[in-house]
Amino acid sequence: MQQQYPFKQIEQQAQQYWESNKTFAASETSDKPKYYCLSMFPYPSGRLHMGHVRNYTIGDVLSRFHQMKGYNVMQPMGWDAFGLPAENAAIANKTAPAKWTYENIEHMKTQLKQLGLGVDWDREIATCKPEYYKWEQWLFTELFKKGLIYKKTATVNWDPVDGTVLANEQVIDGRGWRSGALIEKRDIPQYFMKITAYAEELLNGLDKLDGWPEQVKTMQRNWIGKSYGCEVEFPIVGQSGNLKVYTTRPDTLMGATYVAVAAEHALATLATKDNPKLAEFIAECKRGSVAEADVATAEKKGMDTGLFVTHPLNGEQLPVWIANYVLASYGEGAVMAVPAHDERDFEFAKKYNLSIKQVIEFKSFDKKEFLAKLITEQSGRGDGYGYGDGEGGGHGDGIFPYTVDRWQEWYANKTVGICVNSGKYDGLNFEQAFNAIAADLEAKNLGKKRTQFRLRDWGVSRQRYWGCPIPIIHCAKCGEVPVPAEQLPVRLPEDVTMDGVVSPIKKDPSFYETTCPTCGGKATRETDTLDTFFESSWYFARYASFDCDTAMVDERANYWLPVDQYVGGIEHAILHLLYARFFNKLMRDVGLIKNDEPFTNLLTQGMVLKDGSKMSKSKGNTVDPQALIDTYGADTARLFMMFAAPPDQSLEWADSGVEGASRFLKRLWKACYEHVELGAVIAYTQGELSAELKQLRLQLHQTIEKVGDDYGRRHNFNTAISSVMELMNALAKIEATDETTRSVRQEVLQNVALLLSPIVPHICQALFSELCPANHILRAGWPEANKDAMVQDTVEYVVQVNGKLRGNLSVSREADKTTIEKMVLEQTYVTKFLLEGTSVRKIIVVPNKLVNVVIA
RNA sequence: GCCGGGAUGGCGGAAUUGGUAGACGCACGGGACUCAAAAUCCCGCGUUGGCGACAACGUGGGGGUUCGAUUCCCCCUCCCGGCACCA
Repeated sequence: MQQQYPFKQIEQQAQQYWESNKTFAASETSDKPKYYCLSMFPYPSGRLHMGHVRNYTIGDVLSRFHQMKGYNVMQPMGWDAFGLPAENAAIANKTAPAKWTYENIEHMKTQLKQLGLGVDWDREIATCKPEYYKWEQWLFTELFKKGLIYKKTATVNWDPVDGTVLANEQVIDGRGWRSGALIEKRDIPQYFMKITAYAEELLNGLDKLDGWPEQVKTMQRNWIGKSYGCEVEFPIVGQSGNLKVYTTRPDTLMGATYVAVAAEHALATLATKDNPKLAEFIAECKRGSVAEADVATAEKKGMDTGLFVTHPLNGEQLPVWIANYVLASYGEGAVMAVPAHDERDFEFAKKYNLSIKQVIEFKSFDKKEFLAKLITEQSGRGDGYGYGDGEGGGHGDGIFPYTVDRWQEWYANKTVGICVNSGKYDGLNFEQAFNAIAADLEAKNLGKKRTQFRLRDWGVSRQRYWGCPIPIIHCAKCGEVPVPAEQLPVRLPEDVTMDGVVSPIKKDPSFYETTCPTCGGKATRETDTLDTFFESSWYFARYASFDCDTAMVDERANYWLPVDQYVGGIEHAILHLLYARFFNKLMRDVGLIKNDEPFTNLLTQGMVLKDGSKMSKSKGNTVDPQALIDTYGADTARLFMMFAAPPDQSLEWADSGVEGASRFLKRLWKACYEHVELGAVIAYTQGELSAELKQLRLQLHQTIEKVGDDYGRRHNFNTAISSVMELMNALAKIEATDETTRSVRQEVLQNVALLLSPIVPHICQALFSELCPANHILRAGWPEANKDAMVQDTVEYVVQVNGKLRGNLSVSREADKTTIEKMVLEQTYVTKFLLEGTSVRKIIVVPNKLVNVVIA
């Protein structure tokens, strides 16, 4: 055994061993339970960044841990290879996006292999390859035929100087990033996927995802945004037809003082007819980016159309305004404005001097009524109709947040909104007013209750080159014809020159000129490509059937799916994870797979930050992990990454600290070296031990238990590592080299090698082969804690006086509460607080932990 | 703006179900070894007062519940992620 820790050599050796033995090749024929561990595949941006190192190490730790626990593990890897950055790089470097992408994949693959991941590389996929995208083109045509994909116009960012569509990312402060021109909104025809048809199932499915973080499920619930409300129609004065709005607060209808429509609304278009000023205002609204964040933070602006509508219940005439804060894409693109009870309406009304009418008053609870309500309604989730929160008339939360025994606390802080100035509805609470007003609207045929989703259909058309071609042929005679399966894939030409403005396939007749599959006449291909989320929405299934050339997936998908553990960045909490869930259901419904949900357990890794913001290529603040691997080795890089923070927290990158990880591995190596040099010894099994060695064994087996729990349940790798460090620190204090001590040391060291091997697999494999030459770490399995070694005779109690720590007390394991209380009252650090005029009020004993003496 | 999350020593973090705040590591200070340096090893390390025993204060800010709050509740500040064409 070498005296120094030769990380380069042992890492190379281990990686070669795994490759030539196909250690991580996944098989469907095992009789062990399967464990499919998937990390979000990387975009091949050029070089590995710290976020990748973190992501793939987490996945690898979980994979290797489960392999040791006796699972049949599959951990695949691939490339999310289509996307905008390739086009930008191609323009900048005067190359083709395909060439750039393939070169990046090669380089990053080398880097990933250097990390020592237990990946089955035979299953590698790249989404830009025709063998991959052929199948999503096939699925597209199937869904198109089923009506789940359809065409409609949608708004995009239009750069009038370059004459091109821009991504939101390419719009900076309302201007095109290249041209600097003011961006306009433009409506163009695009393909949409009917994700709203699955809204209810996508929402309900969340309740069954016990292995997902609550945080992510909440975000998805809010994104899907099921709301209970009313549609309300306002007859337009002097014209036929009604203005329809959607509201979740029909109880405030009597407080509506104006209505507001989005600039894109039909009524807005109508009003501009003889009003050039209004037309100009609408044109102004149509400038700027389409991103919702920009719309929502823009200064509120509006203009009176001069039109009026009639209030459906009180007959008042309300002015119709065009307002830039009304979203065209939600509800009806029009709102009834209740300035007294909506902050946005309030701000707008103040600015334009519109009237404000209060119709809700907050009153304290009637306790009796509340308790009666509690009894009838205490079970079940909120239905959206509930109590106001007492602060400005938010939507009722309706969810009783506590168990019944804590009701007083909740009750003390709550008020309930009651209708006032509302005629016949005065005195009604939210739910009563909601029902009464909805009933009256329905009787007048001017509205009804309606549930509404915030979720919109998914626009998948992109006017860009480097993506999967949309498999549609436009025929003057036959209309939109999906490309027949036998003509797939529609190949994207890879040898192209980018001009930075127009997609190469949009000006390439050899691509778009074709014949209609139906009538045989002249026709043109669709030249838009698919959103890259399309590829990443089903890749998890393709890994199972990576080499299948007869179908999108085969039976192997039903063996591996669902993914047991998915690991990836929190930034994907909504879009990618929702689309992947949607695709899983689509694939289920065309009969390809059986499972309802794609990912059983989800670990959302926090961002790797540098200087306070996300490390990303676009921000140019990445730290290259290659230098880290070259200087210290992959094990040090992995150890440091796992040690620096728990995986779900964001990690602020700091160069210092790597040194500490490296030092620890060197110490570990040295400890094993010094032990092995003294000759072979069998790990301790039985015999009398000194108190010191007994204590060490106790700590060893507690550590085995803790590390297993940290890996398997808590996913807190940082505390797993620190507990092993503590164990190694304890071991270092014992210097004796007698046979018994050496046998315990052997037991500690070989277990440490096993415990750390998911995190630092190379060094552990090397150390284990020195410590146990007859065995191999890959056959050893996960160690089990020895219960006998963990029996303790005494328990250390913490003693507090009035909640403040005053001393420690060692108590026999059998001592009962009375004995402990008596002992505590004999301690000087307790008695000294028993002054004249004070007495012991009570003593709280928390078993095996703490005693608190309350003196007053 | 809306949705979700976060804030603990000089720094990264620990405290798992309301029960010892600061584990483990980094940085720093002191010492040993060395001709010297590096490496390594040992000791110290929240703040204030005290020679010390010890005491008071202390988990972004303000209030509350509790014998006891980093943890639960209410309000506020700042930071991070997402907001549908970045992936």
